[in-house]
Amino acid sequence: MSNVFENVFHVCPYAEAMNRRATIHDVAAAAGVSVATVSKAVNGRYGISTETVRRVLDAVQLLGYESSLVASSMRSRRTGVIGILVADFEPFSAEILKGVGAALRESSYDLLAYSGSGQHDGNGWERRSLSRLSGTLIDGAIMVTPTVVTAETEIPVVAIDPHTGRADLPTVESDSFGGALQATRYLIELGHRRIGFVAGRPDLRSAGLRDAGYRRALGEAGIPFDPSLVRVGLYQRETAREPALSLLRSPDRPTAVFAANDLSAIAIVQVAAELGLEVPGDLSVVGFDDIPEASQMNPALTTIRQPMQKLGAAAAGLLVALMNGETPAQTHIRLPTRLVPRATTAPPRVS
Amino acid sequence: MSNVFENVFHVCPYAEAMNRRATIHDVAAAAGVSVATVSKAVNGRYGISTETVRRVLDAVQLLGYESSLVASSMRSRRTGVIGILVADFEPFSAEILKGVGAALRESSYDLLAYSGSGQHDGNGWERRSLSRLSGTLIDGAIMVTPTVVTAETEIPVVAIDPHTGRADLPTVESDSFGGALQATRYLIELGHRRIGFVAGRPDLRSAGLRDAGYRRALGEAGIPFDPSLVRVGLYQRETAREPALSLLRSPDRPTAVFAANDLSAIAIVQVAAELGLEVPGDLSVVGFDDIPEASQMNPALTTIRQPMQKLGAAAAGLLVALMNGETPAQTHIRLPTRLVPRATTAPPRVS
DNA sequence: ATCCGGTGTCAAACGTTTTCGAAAATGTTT
DNA sequence: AAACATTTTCGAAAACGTTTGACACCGGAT
Repeated sequence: MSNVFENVFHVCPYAEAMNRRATIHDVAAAAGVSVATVSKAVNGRYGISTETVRRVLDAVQLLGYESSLVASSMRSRRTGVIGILVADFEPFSAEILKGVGAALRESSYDLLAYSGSGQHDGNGWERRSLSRLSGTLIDGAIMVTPTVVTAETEIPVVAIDPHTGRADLPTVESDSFGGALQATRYLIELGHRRIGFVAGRPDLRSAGLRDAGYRRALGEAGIPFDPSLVRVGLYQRETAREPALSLLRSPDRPTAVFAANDLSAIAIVQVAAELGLEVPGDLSVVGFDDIPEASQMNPALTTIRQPMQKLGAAAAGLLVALMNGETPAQTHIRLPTRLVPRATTAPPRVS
Repeated sequence: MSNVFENVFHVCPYAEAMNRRATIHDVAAAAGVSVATVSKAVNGRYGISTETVRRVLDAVQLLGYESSLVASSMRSRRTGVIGILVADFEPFSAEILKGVGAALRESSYDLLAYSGSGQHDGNGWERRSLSRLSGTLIDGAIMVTPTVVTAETEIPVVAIDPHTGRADLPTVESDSFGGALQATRYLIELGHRRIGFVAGRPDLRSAGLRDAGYRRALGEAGIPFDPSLVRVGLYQRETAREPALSLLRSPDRPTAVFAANDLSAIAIVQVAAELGLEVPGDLSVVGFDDIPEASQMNPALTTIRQPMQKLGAAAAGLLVALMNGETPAQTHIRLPTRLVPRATTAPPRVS
């Protein structure tokens, strides 16, 4: 009895005085009940009288109490937070983030994006991070890491555009094959016949698909595949320079080049300029990805746009379905790409 | 003795068989030591023989153990993670994220972006989120929420471009006054004399500063301030339409308009088109922010660019300094803006 | 007397880290 | 060689803040 009042008038102001976050114990003391009761009152569990609930909620209000996400996550394995693991906050992941965020806007899930501090020490940080967050803290994960390694977690995981890794993981990706097809067809429609290709990293799945799309388009048009028009650019701007140079200096150089990604395409445009070739007059270039730089550069790059926000939204939808225990018919979603014609493409110069 | 081997060969495969995350207890059992020893070995604490460390690390490797971020954060109040709270993953925050991420790349901090699921129920979700994460889980926070409310947390917090709220919080913002000055000066240099202004939300600090910048530029040029050229657009595209209409229909309409943000500017350009006015021929327009849409629209919008990535980087730097216990000389950082001339501005038509 | 909803408390988790002390190993002095 | 001091190595147990199932209490109805 006297204990209760002692708590109300004594302990509570004391706890408030010290600028420590109010814990559930402070609230309990202030309301003159046990911590268990506070927990139940706050979470609306059954078995607490409305009168007590009111007292507890008053104390919560007074002390500005918020349950610690960490502590509660620790005990009850549910947090209502879905995590998205990104290698880096570069443009690509930022776009996906927007898509995921928009898709989750209406849901009751909070979104937490996690990015390791850049120490991409070989492999495994994605596994490490996922492991450290899963089981606690997040109820589901979206991985935007190029290489999705094995992940024996108990939470649902969906991968976005994984370049390599577990094929059995639910996945959302853009249609690399179709995009390459579009790009190459477009060049053919413009009238090009000698079309070069700067390939990506051969170990990544997307690279193979883009290669295949390129060949398919040639086949459709009855243009024989000529290995001398293909170079490996490895997806990086620097690594693509040398192959681009070699390609454009070759005796019978192509009138157009399809690059497996925008970075390679940019390298080509630069190399062309250095060689005194005019783009698109002497050489047409098509990229893949539509990174922001593509539309900013001069001339603006014709490219294949990946629907990154839609990728994010689709992944979010898929993940939420999985988290609700549903088993979606489609666990591998492929989204169509779109050709964005800009200023680096034109019909070949009549010769 | 036999106990050790029993553990190694017995307990460990068992723990591995069940697809539960390996806990520190599993590792302890597998290595035949106590959990305390495992913790110390993993964290490189002093007082464990190298031989034991090796045994523990082997077990860790074998079981694929990763300490739970949540659990460790629970006990030792340090996590090595800094949190950035965003209202939404829209373009603005995404840019800032990139800046913060890049700045933190080299540091040892991991980055965690948290976004409540869109229930911006009046006020307070930023306080709630911050409170739920702080003290546990994150060691420092960057807030990208427009309204930064009081935050009695024990972790360092810095705000980015807060439109309103605590002035004593360490803050990084772009130079609204200077930007408005640049914009208006530019119009004056082009030869405009009747320059309209579509103001922002009067309750936000940035709006007041942009207004002040506009007036200062006029004053410098000896152009009298004319209240009939000012409308309040409230920063939103929809809310700016009506004021824009009223401004452009006024008897002696301005030859140029400076809008307090890009959304307002876009509204003006649209309204002008509807009224049959040619931009920039009949009307020059300058915006503020340089949102992505600004460069994509036709005609591309002349605007004041906020260095959003730099804002993020500066905030990260400031926060890290605070977290290291330093007391930086500058806790209020203002970054310069830059005029980006594009296609919506031209000298006034000679009349 | 027993049973019974309706309320509230106890205490055990959750997976770590850390303090403290015990035990063992080593060194030092008679 | 015994006794003692010192260091090294390790484990027991108490936190951290919350949730939850089992249980105790109590007034009233059987």
